Amino acid sequence: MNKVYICDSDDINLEASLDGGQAFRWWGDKEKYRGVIRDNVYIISKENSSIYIENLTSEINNKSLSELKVYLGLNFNLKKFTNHYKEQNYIYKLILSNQGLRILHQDPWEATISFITSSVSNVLKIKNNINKLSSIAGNKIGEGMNDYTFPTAKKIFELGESELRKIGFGFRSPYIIDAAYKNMKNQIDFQKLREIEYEKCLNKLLEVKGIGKKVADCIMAYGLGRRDVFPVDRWVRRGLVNRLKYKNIYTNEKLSDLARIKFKNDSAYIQQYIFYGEKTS
DNA sequence: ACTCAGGGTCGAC
DNA sequence: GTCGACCCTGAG
Repeated sequence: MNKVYICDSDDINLEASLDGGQAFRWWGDKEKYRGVIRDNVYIISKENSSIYIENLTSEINNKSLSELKVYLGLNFNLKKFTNHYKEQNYIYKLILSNQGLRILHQDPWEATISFITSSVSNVLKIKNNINKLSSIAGNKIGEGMNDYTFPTAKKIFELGESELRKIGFGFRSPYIIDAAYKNMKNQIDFQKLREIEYEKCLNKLLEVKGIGKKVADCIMAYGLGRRDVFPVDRWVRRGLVNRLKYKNIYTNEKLSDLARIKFKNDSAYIQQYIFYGEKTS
């Protein structure tokens, strides 16, 4: 429908932010992506030196534009962040060479299922799983093959483990059912999880089968908007050990705790730049 | 055709 | 704390 200017092209790197392993519903190629945020289909594109966003399902107004900026993480002061690390060679180079990489603020429920799905998988497979699930159990909201809302917990629960296995979730299927059951029974209050201290939030998420510390950290970073978390996977581990000289004997959980204490509220962003940098180099 | 590895977690010892 | 098992699929 209407297409509006949202920011300068220097403000956000679309490929790194939308299709770099934190969100799994954007399809496109470097300068143009189509995807779903909650119940709207969007096209986000770079044209000349501007970023535009088009809503294919309803009109964009001031309120929804403001929400889109929140989703894209545009409220985070990237310039200040960048400047703060200018003395730290490895991190500063990562920030400069991936300029505009931002952490998205996704729907926490979708992030929960996405990162349970991410275990020993890869970005393409996660995307295929999540989008197929949406096309089977979500609501159709557009003409594109991936224009579906992300399914509710109830819909996923009703689908059942065997159907999830047919979609290709494999051994993660019972985990997803457990998450769906707990969410359906209102055992997970995402709004409350945004505000409580890290350890309590972590322990609550760990109650769900298939959520360990790494997945919980991702849910907190990408779904709950928490920046005081440092997810450590095999890629981030490489950066921490090989470049920042953390000890190789430490487990990923230990590395996460150490980095979290060091980087405090910059943790999620530092982690994101290390992850993306290590994965694409 | 065949092997490898990908944003880990679980349960048993 | 350590270790094998766990599903699937694109890439080489």
